[in-house]
Amino acid sequence: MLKEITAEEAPIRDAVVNEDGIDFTLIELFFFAYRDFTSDPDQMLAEYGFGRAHHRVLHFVNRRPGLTVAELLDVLKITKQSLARVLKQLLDTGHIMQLQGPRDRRQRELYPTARGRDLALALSRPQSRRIHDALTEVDGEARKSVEQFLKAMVNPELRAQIDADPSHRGADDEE
Amino acid sequence: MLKEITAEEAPIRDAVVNEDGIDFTLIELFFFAYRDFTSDPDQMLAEYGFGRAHHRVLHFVNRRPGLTVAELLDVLKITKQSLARVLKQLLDTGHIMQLQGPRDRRQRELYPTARGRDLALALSRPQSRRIHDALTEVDGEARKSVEQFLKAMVNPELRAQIDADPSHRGADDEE
DNA sequence: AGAATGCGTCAATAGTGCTGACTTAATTCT
DNA sequence: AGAATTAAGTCAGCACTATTGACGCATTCT
Repeated sequence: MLKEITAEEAPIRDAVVNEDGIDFTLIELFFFAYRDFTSDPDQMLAEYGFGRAHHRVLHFVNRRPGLTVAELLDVLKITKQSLARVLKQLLDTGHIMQLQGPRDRRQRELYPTARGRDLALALSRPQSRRIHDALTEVDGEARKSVEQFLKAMVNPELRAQIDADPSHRGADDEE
Repeated sequence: MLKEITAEEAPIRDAVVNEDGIDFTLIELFFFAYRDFTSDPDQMLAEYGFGRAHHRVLHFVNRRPGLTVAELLDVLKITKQSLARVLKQLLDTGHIMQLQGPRDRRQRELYPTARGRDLALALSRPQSRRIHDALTEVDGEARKSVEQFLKAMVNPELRAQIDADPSHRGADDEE
């Protein structure tokens, strides 16, 4: 007979599998993939005394030069206080600079400096290489599928924000 | 006229684009996708006073019941001290239990309880649904491509570990 | 017996995120 | 013009995850 212990304290000895109706394989792979994806820039950032948050700010300031603090907060979905420390450090180290908004002088438009641009590119280079290498291991129209998939993983109300992005197409025929 | 300021303090007004040889589009999508991917379980976890680390521990204990503390540390790539608090809470709340290792009594084999199994499934459900929905939005053999891609994104030395987990496990000992 | 291993724990620190509240300056609304 | 609102900066305090280094205990290996 099977054990009759009904208490919740009994150990379960069988592994959960995808048959439970949940795609554990992809869930797990997504975790591993993202962890390793961020590991390269994380190591570089440590040399500057920076963290992953600095990378994200640097990334979006380079992607959308001139965005305001409020816009940046909206993209990152963090609070002003979380951004404050990180942004201040990037300003102090000359990676980012602020210009007063032309129409609304309360606003601060954020721009990368040459140093900030260089760092952003350096941080993204290993990530891009990892992606590129991974795609070449996959057959067929992998890049298109992966891009569609990742976009579909994002909350619908945020996709407009992504599409509004200045850069589109390319990277396929570029190298 | 364009500015002639050569110093690194000058603002760069043009956005980085994929033509710089870097696949910013996928880098960015990966960030957004992973953030939203983790947001559903994060909200649930907050109700228990848990964080994302609890989810990861719970996940792997459910995926590989009976794994030892050392094995768990190896999979998660964190330190013993980082695991300690999280694991203790999961033990205290009856989501996980420990059994003394049968061959080596120093070891602690980790097993989910029914409660722990339930929580793991509940946390993964929205993630799995998100993945499933995203895949149906993509045409063709998307799942295969995505799985291959994600696996290829993982550091090579860790891929063996991943492949070892599906269901061909646990048939070597035990009653 | 002595060395090494598996685990738990203590102390201190860093990075990222949160809430709430308050100030300043500039813009908008009435 | 005066009031209300908005953009940004800042202060204080807290939570979670992660780090390094060190020590103790039990068990296993040599």
